[in-house]
Amino acid sequence: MATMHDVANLAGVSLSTVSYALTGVRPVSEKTRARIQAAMDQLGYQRNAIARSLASRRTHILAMLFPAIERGLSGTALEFVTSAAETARERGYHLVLWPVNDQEGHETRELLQQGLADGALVMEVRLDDPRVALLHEVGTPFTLIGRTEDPDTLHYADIDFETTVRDALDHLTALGHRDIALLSHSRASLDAGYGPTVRVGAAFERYMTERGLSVVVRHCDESADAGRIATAGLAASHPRVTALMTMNDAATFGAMAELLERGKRIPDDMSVLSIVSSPRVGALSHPRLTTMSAPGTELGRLGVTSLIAQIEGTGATALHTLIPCRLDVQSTTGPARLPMNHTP
Amino acid sequence: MATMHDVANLAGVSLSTVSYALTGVRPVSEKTRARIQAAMDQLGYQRNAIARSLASRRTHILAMLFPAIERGLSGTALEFVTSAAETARERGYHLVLWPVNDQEGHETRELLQQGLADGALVMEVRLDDPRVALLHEVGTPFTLIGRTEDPDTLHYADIDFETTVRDALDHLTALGHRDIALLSHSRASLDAGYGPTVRVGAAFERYMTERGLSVVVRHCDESADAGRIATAGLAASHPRVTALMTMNDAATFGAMAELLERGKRIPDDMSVLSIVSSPRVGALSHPRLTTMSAPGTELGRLGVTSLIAQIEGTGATALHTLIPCRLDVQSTTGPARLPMNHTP
DNA sequence: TTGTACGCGTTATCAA
DNA sequence: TTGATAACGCGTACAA
Repeated sequence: MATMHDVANLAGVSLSTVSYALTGVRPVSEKTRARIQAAMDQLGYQRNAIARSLASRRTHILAMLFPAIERGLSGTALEFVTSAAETARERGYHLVLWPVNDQEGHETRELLQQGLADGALVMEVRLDDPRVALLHEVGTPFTLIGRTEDPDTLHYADIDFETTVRDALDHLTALGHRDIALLSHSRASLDAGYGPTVRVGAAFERYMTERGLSVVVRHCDESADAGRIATAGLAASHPRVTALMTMNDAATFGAMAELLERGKRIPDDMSVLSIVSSPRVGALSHPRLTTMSAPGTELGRLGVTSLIAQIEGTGATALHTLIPCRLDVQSTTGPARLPMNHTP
Repeated sequence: MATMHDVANLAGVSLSTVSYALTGVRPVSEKTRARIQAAMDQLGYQRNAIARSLASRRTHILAMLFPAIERGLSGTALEFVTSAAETARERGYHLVLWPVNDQEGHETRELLQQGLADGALVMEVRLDDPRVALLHEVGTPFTLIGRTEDPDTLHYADIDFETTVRDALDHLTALGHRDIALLSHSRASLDAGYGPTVRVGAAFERYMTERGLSVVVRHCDESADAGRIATAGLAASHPRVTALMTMNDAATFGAMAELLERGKRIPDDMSVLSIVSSPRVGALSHPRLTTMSAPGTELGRLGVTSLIAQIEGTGATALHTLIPCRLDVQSTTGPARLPMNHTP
């Protein structure tokens, strides 16, 4: 590949003039600029990204920290990654994937300290996420996709779980449901302080309690079988439940299968509302699932934009954005009828 | 951050000795090595990735080229990306996402010529993919995930569609099916020479013809609605069909919904076999879908491994690997019964 | 076994 | 408006 040196020679100017013509940091006369441009075209010149990074101390690389394996990245995560990568591209940045899962953060710290990335996008955030302290210590700008327990001093974009749960339950109660159960993520994720599990659980409890309704929660793993088992247990212990709020696609489908096999009609005997999901997933079920769709694309775009703003020192205001899931009413929610297990 | 210079000073040795201690390219006495190690520990030293790249002319960055938007990356793609990123990490490489979709390849070429990536992983490969020529021209090592029409001189890992289709149809014919229809990707993807669409179509036609069975193919977009419409059309035009081979998750679920609404029982009236899918997706349906799962994880691992081998000049043999999808028999395939629309 | 010095391709400072 | 030239931090011939 041609270097700036080659361009300078061919154009008959100094190396620094070529650089300035490119960066625009200092004025260059129209004539020499034209000569330089001609030389660059002739040589098919492209600036070397690595050399630029070394000299400018800015790599234009953003790292995405995602502890992948845990629950097997969901479809929403894919939307998010795609959106983040595209936004980065548009702004002249690159997104690298760091599927690191170290508890002590040794590997993460090493990666950060290599200086490859200008900033980090932190995924799968827990309430007491140790990566926050790590990133502060290393001095890497970062934006959380999710948030810790007390994130006021941090930059974050997250799902507004409180509003999402309220909207979900408003939808169900407006249909007359009063016995509503939450089918949540695994208990392990709750114990780990995984944001969505904790916040949805808390919001659910608050909402139901405020209205004098009983709080029924079942935790289950990300699998159809786990969903079936949890639903079977629910049918036994809480036969009056008429609506299920779920937040776990695989389990949701398992739950519906179990209901159907028990002769329950959806939504006549049981309404099912899947939050933190997507219409695309909802369209897979029959009858079509009423969902509340996670704003993956928006979060990706916002997170990257905020991170770049931090890195470049522009956009002074911190990112503190919460976006609720959007309700897409389809065919699995309907008026409350008879309680579960009730046979007239 | 501390530099090698700092380490050398603290350890009382020359800069190059530190470098050699780190790379191991030339022997360093045990004593000095220990002093250097102590200095590094004390300073929390990490080598600067960018400076290393500039000096060694190797970035340890792999670029993943994915024209994302087209059909909206599938669940399999996510598996693939995760696996590729993890494999790269294990080998000390980084995976950057380049969601570039330019027909003329201008942006792709510019990116490549910046010298950021040591090599490229090419996704969504078409039979006459122009990126192959581009990559050759630029001189960037690459591995295809997929393959062109005549890929013998290239490195690739792809799904073995021929075997997959044969296994799928063997499964169906063994159950007695003779009237089998293929529900494929969109016609646009076929016209664009998208590998999976073309190869599955060709294999299907060959297999069926060889056995004297009629070839029925329907193309439809990646949506449940498209699947329903295609299935409705099929019911009208080919009522004798008793088995559906699909390769498009959303459409598959749409097709099943349409069948159920028409009062068809699955698999009693119609078997459904979804190829290039996954058991995870299959578990979402009720009854559970018989699938043939795409080897996303394996392809990701193989692709990255091959690419690194090319870059590092090791592993002389070219990667020419085809992996068939694995059959997971569940509840949507069963013995052939009466033809569709037949009412005794 | 160790040290010196040059090169990697830019950016940015200092002069002119 | 332009030109030298010193960083940037490390890898590696060449010398000792």
